[in-house]
Amino acid sequence: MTDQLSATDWLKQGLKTLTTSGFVALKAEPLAKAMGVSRGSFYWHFADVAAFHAALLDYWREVAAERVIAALETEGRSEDALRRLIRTAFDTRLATEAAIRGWAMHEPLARKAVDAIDRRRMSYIASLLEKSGWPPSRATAQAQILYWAFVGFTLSDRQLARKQQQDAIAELIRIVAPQGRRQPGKV
Amino acid sequence: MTDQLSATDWLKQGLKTLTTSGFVALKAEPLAKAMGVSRGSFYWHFADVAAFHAALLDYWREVAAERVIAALETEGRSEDALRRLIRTAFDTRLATEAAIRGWAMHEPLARKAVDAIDRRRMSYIASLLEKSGWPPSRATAQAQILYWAFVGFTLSDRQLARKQQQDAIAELIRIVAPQGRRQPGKV
DNA sequence: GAGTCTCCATACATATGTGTATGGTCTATA
DNA sequence: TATAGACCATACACATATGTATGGAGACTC
Repeated sequence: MTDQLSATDWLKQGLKTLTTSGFVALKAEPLAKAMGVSRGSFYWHFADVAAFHAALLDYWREVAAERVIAALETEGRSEDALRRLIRTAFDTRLATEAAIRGWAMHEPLARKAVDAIDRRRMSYIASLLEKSGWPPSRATAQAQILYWAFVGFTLSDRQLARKQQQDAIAELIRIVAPQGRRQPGKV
Repeated sequence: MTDQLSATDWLKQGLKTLTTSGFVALKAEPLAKAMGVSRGSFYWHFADVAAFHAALLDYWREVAAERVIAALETEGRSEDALRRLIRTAFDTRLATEAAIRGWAMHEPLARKAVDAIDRRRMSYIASLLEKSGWPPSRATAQAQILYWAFVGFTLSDRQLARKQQQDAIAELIRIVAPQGRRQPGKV
């Protein structure tokens, strides 16, 4: 029988619960109920709730956050990496990310994890922009705007009209990655 | 003696607590402790916690959310209203707004209030953009981008370098409200 | 096959929250 | 100045969470 639970099982359930019910549900008692076991299991795998939270944030960085950039860096031709990045980032809602950002407002540990991810992505976007011809100063500024917009998009789960949303993304691309220009900085 | 408390006093404390400690602290017991009274007062002014939450959201919409647009519409010349809007919106952190957005992830009532405000502001921004010469379709798209960026800015309380932030805002203005062009849409 | 180790259930003490019932203390007012 | 009403304290029953202590069921080892 493999009805034994591992720490990873708890973490998986943690991400699921976080995504659907938010960080307020990340407690031993409700989680155990969701897993169909008692809290005895929880407190065997984790010292306390704080330790579980820390482990969950590590787990998230590993399985969710790092993948996006990695996927983009390997596959496809690198010239339109920026355009592809925008399209994929603004494609789905990324509910888990949104939940973690809400969490980050209340728990310093989560705040720290989000900040780390943000820094990584920001500098990556800036490097893409520089590679496409923008001067460093404007590349940083545009990366900031892009990332702000991404965060705003992720957190406003308002069901926008499909077309309106597509238009906004197209406009975004037109701004930072116009086609047919090799050196967008040299206007 | 005016040490009697009114419902408004509780709401003021509610906004303060929300801003500093987040929506998780919006409970009768901690609030009463912060006010230096017992929960007896709370339950006299409000039927229950849910009623307090609803009242608080109404109060917020009244005192905080509606002011921004109103202030812009009255004072100043209307030509650079857009530029002024961007500068003021991206000036301070708007911690209360951020807290409410976090709240909106967990309570449908808060979600509803935020959505209403978002709609109002979005359409106002779009109208400003149209007035400055952008064609309607692109005005909507840019309004969306601007607002996404605003939300992202508000929620990432990361201490950005002052200059970097100014650069980003300048870039934002350059994108949607370039100087010396009367018809930015007609490129 | 006795012992050990892993994993979980159960029970307990404690903390913090809710909502209600009841009574007390001011203040205005007739 | 008696009285009604606004405002608050206190006490109770209840719910949900935490962490610990203890013990039990299975598998694995020697």
